[in-house]
Amino acid sequence: MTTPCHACPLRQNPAFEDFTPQELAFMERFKIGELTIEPGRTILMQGAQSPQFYTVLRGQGLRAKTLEDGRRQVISFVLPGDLVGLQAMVMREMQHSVEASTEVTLCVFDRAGLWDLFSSQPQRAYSLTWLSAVEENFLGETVATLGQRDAVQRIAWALVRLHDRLTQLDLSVDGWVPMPWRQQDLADAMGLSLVHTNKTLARMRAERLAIWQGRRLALPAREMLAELAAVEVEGTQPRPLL
Amino acid sequence: MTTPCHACPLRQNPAFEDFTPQELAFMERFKIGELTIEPGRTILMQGAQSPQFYTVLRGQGLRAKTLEDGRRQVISFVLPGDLVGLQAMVMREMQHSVEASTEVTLCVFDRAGLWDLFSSQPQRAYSLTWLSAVEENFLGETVATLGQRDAVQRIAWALVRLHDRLTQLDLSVDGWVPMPWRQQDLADAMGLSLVHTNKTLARMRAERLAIWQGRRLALPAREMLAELAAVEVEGTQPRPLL
DNA sequence: CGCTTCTTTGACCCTTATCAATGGCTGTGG
DNA sequence: CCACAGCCATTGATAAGGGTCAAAGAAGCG
Repeated sequence: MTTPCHACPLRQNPAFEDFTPQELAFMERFKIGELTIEPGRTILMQGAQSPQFYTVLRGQGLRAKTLEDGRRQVISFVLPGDLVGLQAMVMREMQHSVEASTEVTLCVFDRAGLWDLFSSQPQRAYSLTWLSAVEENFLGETVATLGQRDAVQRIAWALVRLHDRLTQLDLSVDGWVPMPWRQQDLADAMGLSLVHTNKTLARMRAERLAIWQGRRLALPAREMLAELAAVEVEGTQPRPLL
Repeated sequence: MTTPCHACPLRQNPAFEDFTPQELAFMERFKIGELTIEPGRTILMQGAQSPQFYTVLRGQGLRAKTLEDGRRQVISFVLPGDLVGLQAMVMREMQHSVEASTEVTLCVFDRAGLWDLFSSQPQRAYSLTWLSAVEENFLGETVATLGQRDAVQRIAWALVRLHDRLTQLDLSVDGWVPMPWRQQDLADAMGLSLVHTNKTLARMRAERLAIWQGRRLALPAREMLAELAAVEVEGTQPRPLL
């Protein structure tokens, strides 16, 4: 039993732009189904082609690239509202994998419908480009983090970013946000070894800057952490959905 | 005296998709002028808003982010055909600067025309999204490089990528491609110190893997370098323009 | 309850950063 | 035409941040 777009829990969130009734009607037609993936499973495999693309309705995951020699780089963490698989639409195939870290529910759209979207729904097409640009911008920040910041700053940056986004998504409960990833994932995202990541987290925990345990995260001193990592303040304008 | 789109030197290049006559006509109207920037000057400043955006017609530059404490991260190198300033369109403002490394000529487009593009030229809008996705993909690869590869591999990766793109753009002369950047730029791009970058380049030069001098670059052993860096083979499908 | 997966901790070492000069090229002005 | 300034490339010496190895706890799960 799928969630109809008019009842989409994401659209209720002020962090996302609202739809006009026409857009809503279009999306209801455009969405061809829902897909649920178990935690730990792969949503899209690096190198795969896909006749569909997705939007995350519920759950969390990550994008990762595997290099030839087996090393893994986590490109970004995937949260509700994120687009998944646009890559496979315009490039021949996915250049990275997407994995589910919790159970993930995806809205499914057909590749064939994309042309329809561009020709009949310019506003939706613009939103798509917007989302792509937002992601590009975020990756730019990631590049800056990996290139310029040391281990403490990298981890602080990642935690603040995740914490902020999860909070915006209303996933915060009593100051705790869900943190379903493994330390290895964070290490792979920040280009650090697991060991060093663990030791750095331990230090931050001792200083009561970030407490991550039991798959949840709390930042008792979010501001201090943000300053430590020199996280850029982010405009809180609503981002488009799909 | 500006270059009319029908005589655009980039479109002649098979690396780029061709236009239909209608698209061509639209672009001629959409392009409101040309802008030439001297080497060393800033095209767009981090934090700036811009009523226009650009496409690079000639010349080379770079995108860079400056952190609060003055450290600089080069996000990517900018070559002909690249889009510049889309960021400022959809986000409030530029999150990075764009600098000219040589004299750069830009095609200028008006922000106001963008809506027109989306509503009347779905194919162009799709191309815009495509370009954005290509850039996103490239940044993903950059993240993987900074996160997982050591100094030699990073530099090899960057040189191969630049060499390949410049060659595709027909900028190669006798195996030499233009390399107008400073070692400091490459160091800032790869998250390495200038000193270490220099020493690594010296070693590669000694091994006749990469010869970079006098603002040009030759890769006598491109394949060996590519293997060294584990550069992914890239589909050579034409990319869209604008 | 035993197995597997993930986290934690200690010891050691290597890659890369930092510091400090020198050398080279280019343009400008006396 | 030479001297000087400025920018960039080059090189050597030293130090540190983070990687690697190894092994022991915790914690989830069938």
